[in-house]
Amino acid sequence: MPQLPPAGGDDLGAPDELIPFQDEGDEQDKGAGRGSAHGDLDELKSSLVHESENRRASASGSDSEAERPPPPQPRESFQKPRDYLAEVVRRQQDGGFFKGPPYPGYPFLMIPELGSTYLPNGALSPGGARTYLQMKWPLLDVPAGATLKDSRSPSPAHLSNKVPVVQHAHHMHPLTPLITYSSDHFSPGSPPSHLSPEIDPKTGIPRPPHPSELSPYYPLSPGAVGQIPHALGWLVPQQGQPVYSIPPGGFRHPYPALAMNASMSSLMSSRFSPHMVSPAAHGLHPSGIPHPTIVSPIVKQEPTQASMSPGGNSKSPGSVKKEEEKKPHIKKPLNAFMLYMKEMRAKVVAECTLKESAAINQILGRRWHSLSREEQAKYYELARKERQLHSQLYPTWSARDNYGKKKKRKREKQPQQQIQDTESSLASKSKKPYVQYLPIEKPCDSPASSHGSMLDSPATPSTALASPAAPAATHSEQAQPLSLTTKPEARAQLSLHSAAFLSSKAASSSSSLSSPSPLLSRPIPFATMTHTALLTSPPSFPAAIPSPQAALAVLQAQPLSLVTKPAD
DNA sequence: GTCCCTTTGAAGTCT
DNA sequence: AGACTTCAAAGGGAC
Repeated sequence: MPQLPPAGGDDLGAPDELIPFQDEGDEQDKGAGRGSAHGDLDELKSSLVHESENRRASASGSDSEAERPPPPQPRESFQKPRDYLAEVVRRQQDGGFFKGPPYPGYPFLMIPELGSTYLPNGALSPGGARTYLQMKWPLLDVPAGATLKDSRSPSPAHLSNKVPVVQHAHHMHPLTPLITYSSDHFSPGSPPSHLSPEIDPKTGIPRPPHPSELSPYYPLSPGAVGQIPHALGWLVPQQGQPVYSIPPGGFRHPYPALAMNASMSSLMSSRFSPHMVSPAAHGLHPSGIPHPTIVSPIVKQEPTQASMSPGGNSKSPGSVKKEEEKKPHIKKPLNAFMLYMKEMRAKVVAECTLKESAAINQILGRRWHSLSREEQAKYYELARKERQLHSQLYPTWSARDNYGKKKKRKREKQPQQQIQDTESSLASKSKKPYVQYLPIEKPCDSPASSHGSMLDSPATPSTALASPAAPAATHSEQAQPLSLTTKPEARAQLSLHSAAFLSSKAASSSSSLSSPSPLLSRPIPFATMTHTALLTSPPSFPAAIPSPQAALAVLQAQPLSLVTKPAD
């Protein structure tokens, strides 16, 4: 078991104690003695890899090894991202919906290999980007060149099914923001040697010279930015020189660092779409730096919300309203799952014929649960950094600011009443008949089994407390099966259930099981069954409904919930 | 044109 | 403190 950094009580809410990789930015933020986590990152990473492999090895000793698909290629198998890509191509040509290597869909994994594509200034050349495009990696549709000069080069994004990146105002990978400070954490490959002055003796992975990865990266303030070494200083030949050319007054060019390296794309993401960003100063951080989370106030807002400004000032309603209109809509930072979804959506869309997001999300949700802890931890870490970036960009922003700015969903009844009513009206109350988007035996739906990571996360109370993915794994076991087969009302209950379950930290979950609704108590036996059934289930939908008995249980509980969607 | 659906997680509000 | 709600992305579908 790796020695994870002591739980520092992340004020950002991330399950830090479960996240193997910490950055010094946290320590700076919290000022808490969290230990020099970063110094041991490589060791931690290595430990985690070994742990994961050990877990897989031990899991493979279970009764289902023969029926489980072969374990994914360890990342070490791909000495170079190119090899990995070749494998990707091969498997895609095979038509299989493979559970990729430890970091599937991580476009920035390519970056290290693109050493030759780096321009002298550390930027990526378009040539490397084309590699992405040919790979049809959803989020790699972004021509790296566009990130450099915002050249709007003909992006093949439009060639690929409305991939998130298509919407990037500047063709930025939505995760590239996080790539910068995460690349050494998660990259299975190696950054360009000429750009990486340090090489980790253990992993052989070149490491940035500056351990600090986050705080240097974020523009805390216009005046301070220039003093901060860039997180990707290792990408820049000259050390000690600020990566960003910060004008005395701070950033004025929206993307001052884009010409320096693609990593600066951290300031954009798909959320930073053209139509969302007003041409004026809206969307700009006080420092002048736009952030993906900033969108134009054009974003629908309920007028009545204007006077409910979180600030609670005492201005007249009119002025408040105007102020509110001027106020850019700063979106919430994406959580781990959202980041994962964003990254994997296009891939799923490409591999499946499904296009409905609801269906894709179901798949992604299951895939998410199928991820190993380390894989999930990666996204938790990304999300945490995203939040950190967000909080640094907008110190005064609160999620409350966006409350009510989106059309509220119907809340016809109090949850408790819903629970009581759900059973009787489950089939008829729903506006839209529940659609089971995941057809049984759908080839593109092989989340849990393809990787066997359900087995990787044995969701014991100890593990549930030990890793970021563990709660998810626990959640998965408890709620995932039903979450795929319930109507919205039931889902709400399940959320309730799972929330209670999670909040109880698995130890006291029994309390949450004593729900007044049979639906709420159902997950337990079902999950128990699933837990074992998964060991022998084929790599498709049966991961959720592992056996005829399980399917029957679901059907009995929700007779009309298994409405399969007509085939395309 | 707007909202729903669907997913998980974070963070808010409410009790 | 715990329960509950809202929002974040996405895009087809329903209205």
